[in-house]
Amino acid sequence: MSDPIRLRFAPSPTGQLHVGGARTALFNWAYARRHGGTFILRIEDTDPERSTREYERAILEGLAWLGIQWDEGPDVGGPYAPYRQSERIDRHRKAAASLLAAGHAYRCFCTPERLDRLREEQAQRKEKPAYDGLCRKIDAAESAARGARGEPHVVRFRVPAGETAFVDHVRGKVVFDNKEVEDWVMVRTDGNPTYNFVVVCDDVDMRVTHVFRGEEHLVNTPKQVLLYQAMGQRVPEFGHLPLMLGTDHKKLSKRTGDTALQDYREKGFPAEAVLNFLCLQGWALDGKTEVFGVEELLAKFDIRDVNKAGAVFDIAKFLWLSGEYIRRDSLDRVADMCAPYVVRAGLMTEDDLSTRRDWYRSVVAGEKERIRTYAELPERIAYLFADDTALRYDEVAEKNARKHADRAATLRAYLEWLRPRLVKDADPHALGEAGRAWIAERGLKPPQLLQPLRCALTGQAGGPDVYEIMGWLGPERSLRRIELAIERLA
RNA sequence: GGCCCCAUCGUCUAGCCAGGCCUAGGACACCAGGUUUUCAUCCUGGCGACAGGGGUUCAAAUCCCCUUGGGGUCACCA
Repeated sequence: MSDPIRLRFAPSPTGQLHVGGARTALFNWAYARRHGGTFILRIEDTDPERSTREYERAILEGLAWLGIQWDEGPDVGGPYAPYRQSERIDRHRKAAASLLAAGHAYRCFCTPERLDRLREEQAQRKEKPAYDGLCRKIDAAESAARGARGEPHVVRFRVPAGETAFVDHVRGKVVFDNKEVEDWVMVRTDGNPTYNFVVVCDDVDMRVTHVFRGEEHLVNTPKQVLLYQAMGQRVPEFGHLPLMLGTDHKKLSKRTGDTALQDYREKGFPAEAVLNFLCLQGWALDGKTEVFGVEELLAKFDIRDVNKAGAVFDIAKFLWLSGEYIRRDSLDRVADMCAPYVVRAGLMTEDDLSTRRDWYRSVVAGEKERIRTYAELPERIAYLFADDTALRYDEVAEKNARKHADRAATLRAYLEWLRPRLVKDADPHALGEAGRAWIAERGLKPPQLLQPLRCALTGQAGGPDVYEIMGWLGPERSLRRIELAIERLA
């Protein structure tokens, strides 16, 4: 009962790391850390057709990006290496042979054609499609002889009569009638073992004590429990995590949004925000605190507090949380994280970023509370880099400007006043003070100047302080944009 | 369809296991107001849920049953 606690995350490198998988990894890791256990990363690459090293690398990178560290894995090794299933095939073959010898498994010589026919008949009779156990009856000697002769066959697990029960830490006690579990294939015709078989072999060999995975695996569990029992091994503790759902309330799929962790990384969500949000899908720190980090998670996480019901992935809340992290983060960090997006958008080069570092920092400071992801910055500041003559006026911005009948006259008067005062490195604060006085002297309401002015300078309806914007643009371009606006808004 | 799982505001959830402290708390979204030159931030307020029906009990969101609804899964894929 006092075996050291060991958990694993076992992704299949057949695609990008799914956000649901990332959450599964996160909860496994958190439980291991919380309880002083070991967290293992194992790659389930038993499907050679679809598995690639590229995906494996992407998965490792994604987990590392989130801040999840594994104690044992394909890259770091460990006492139960190798950590790639394809490299453990000898061990799987041995386990299959001993199960066969012990009578817990049997060779099935049924052809695919017979199986297809069987399924068709069962479908017609509205029965559940399942293997009928024909080859169970073949006696051991004959089976061995036919096997030795090289007759094609699979190896099936001999499911005993009775029922299989296990305790699930999320759901409580779960019971399956063994009649519902068919004699499933352990080893394929080509000699390769199947998932349900290797997963148990490896979990046994790696001394895994807790298996937390997505709810879609719940129906596999009786097969696996039965296998543990046949192997004479201790059954681990299970916990089936609620599914992450799309807005259609079905298993999260590309149909209703991005499913890959990488998508969110590329979209400029801070890693800490992603981790935080993933925690919120099916778990809560205390029911009140929404924004929390890894330390709070590791201090409080318990599998028993995980929700049973599926969680609909709410991108609006995710964006809010992401913005929350950006607002709380330091200016330098946000500036650095946004930089690649600014470069990619063609706004600035790497060189620009270093030679005009102060200017760039100032611009980021102006937008920091408005962006929700790093990727949102370029579109917000693109006006600063636009050709003065080709500045696009946003519909709302132009409408706001045109609301004021005397807009052109006001801009013209302001322009004349501004011309001698807007010099290089003019202080935006002083300029703002003077601007307010100018507005007051003429008996104007602030928006009468500021809305046309903002439209002239940015073409946008909202944004940072206009005097600060003139500082970023510089005297020449600011004045030019106002001149152009006098014509365009006339 | 069989089997399995699930069910608190539109969404994420607290409360449920150890029934009374719940005229059900928080957050996102939405709406209204305040702050601001605008947008955003920030602040205040509003809207909004125990799926339905039976039990058990002095007392049920909390325990039991049924119904309904939703989901998962039924491969020589993982």
